[in-house]
Amino acid sequence: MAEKVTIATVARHAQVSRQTVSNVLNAPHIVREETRQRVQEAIDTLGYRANQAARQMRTGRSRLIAVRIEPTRDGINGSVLDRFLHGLTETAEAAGYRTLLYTATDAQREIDTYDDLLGSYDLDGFVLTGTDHGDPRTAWLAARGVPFVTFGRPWDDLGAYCWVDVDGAAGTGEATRHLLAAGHRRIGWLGWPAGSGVGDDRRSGWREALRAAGVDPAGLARETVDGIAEGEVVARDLLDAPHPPTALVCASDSLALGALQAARTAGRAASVIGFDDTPVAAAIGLTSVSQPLGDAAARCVDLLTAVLDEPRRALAPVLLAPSLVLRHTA
Amino acid sequence: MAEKVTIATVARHAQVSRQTVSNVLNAPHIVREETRQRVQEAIDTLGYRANQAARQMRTGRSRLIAVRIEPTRDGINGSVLDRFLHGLTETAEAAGYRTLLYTATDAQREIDTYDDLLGSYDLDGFVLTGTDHGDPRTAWLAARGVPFVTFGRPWDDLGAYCWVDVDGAAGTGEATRHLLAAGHRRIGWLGWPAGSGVGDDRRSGWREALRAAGVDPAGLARETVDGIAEGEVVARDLLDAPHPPTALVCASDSLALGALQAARTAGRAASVIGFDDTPVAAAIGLTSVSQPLGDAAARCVDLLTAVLDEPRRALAPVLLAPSLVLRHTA
DNA sequence: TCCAGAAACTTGAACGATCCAATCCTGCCT
DNA sequence: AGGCAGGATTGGATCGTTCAAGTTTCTGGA
Repeated sequence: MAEKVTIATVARHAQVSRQTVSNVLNAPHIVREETRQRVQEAIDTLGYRANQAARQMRTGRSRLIAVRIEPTRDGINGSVLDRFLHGLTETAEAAGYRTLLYTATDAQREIDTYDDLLGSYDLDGFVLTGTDHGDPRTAWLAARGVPFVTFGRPWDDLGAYCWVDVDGAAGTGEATRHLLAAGHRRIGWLGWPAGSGVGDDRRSGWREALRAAGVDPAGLARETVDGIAEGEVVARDLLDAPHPPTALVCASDSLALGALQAARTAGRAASVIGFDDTPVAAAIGLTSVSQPLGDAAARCVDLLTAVLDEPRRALAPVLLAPSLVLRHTA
Repeated sequence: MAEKVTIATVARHAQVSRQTVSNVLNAPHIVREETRQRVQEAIDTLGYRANQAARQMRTGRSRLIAVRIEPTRDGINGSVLDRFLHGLTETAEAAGYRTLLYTATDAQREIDTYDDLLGSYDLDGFVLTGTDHGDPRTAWLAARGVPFVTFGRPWDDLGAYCWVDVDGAAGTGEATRHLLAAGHRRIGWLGWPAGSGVGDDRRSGWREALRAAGVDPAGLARETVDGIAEGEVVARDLLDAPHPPTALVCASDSLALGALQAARTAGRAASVIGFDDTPVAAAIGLTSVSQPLGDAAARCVDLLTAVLDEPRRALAPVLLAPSLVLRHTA
């Protein structure tokens, strides 16, 4: 069995001191090139890897970032997090960080988990997903000076902290304009109850696009909690109205599926556009607004590492544009 | 700002030595009850949390387990991993372990990652998903004596290591018997090319169920790589055969979706059953075989922690039964 | 009362890296 | 030749915990 390779082993092998090896790793510019190469060779030969625990104990930094993994609710939106997580892990690895998972059922438990992770694992930073109005988590983290980035805007004060988000309004706007260009005038909205940042944002894109085209959006919107069955109910209500819409823009693919179902059972042709470009949308040919999740994850890591390297600097938030994936429902 | 609370702070506060505090945490039975309570009080009062880095440096154990996160291929099967991951994180947390993510594009890179994770983070163990014949990863880990559990059988030698799996053959068998009970006789199989452990297992369940019912499975099976389009092509081929099947059991929901598509365009009614009970299946009403992923994850954690606590003991593998979720395609 | 033996608790050392301060070169100038 | 500045290198201390070994306290039987 190979005995443990420590910084001392490398130092002995390269005929230098431990400190020089450490400098090669952490401050290569202060070591003579010739020495640096000799040490690097020894590192490669011996397969040395810095022990993170020891490093962490001295420096207080763990090179670990944490993300919450949510239970798959109806399962459709789960894939969004899945793709985001993959991108995050990949980019973080490239930047020399590892990704730690945790779960939490509510904001308070999540805060308790922060406390635990910071206290016992010395986590470097957090990536939060799905922020909302008056989110207690960001307040807690900010008060303690813990580095974090959110995927989702701070809906109350855009300058409150560092964030990355996808421009939902731009996405629903593009979807609406696509339908207008196809000749539709009465374009309905299927969304979530007012009050959620994400939902209100997506809805505004639809409304403004209609207004810009001179169409009055009054009476064309319906709201419900997310879900296929829920979507079907309100879509049916909308399609049964006196002047029913000929097309629907939806806040999620789940709602869009419900809308398709409603149109089918009502025997009415209606164009439908969903949001998130989930696998379900791809499978059944649903036109949907696609979020650049890989990009978003990469930008989150970029921002977080920037904050970690230079805590003081204020960083500009990132707003990414989604794209419309055309399939055969619109 | 509160200064750091270490084991020494607690010791001073409770008027005992550091070691006694350590004992209260790691071996409470050797400490007098009265002392234990006094120390525990001090811990609670001060909000002390053991520093994992320091602990790890001394013990060589990190209380960290690693799982690979895969890119969502066609996106449909991604949700399977997603649900598994959630269950794993949750159960691991309860057992005092945290979950670390990593990515890898092929087996060799994955092994390099093991090396890195073990060397720099002192990982306690790994949970592998999706094993196959002659998997180099398990051989590498076993050779080094690294604790690991796989979600998926060792297809070459069932006693090779510790595993948890879902009985695919039982699932497809149940699906086939359900179709037989509904009056179908010619029940086809849509699966993956022979050679993959999972695929061959699922196929055998269909074949044996047919044989048991006195039906000759010859000519009723088609194989292709996973995907909706691929499934549609081979399903069409099967449905255009001289004596076409009236029902199809599929190795995945993707293939099942393809089969539904083929049946629709061919204008032929055919019952279809998929595998994995993905959100897509739920959305479109596809009857599918459901894997108990939460259970599987929990059993993985159970086995892994058992191995970690008592390295020598050989543990019995776990084979879980899937269930058939009936919807309207069969 | 005394002592053996167990139980309870304390002390010093070690894990592997980094930080700090002191020392050693090396080339250059007077 | 001597001295000096500057960077390269060195040894020792340190982070917070657990292990190993040592010391004190308690218990019970002769």
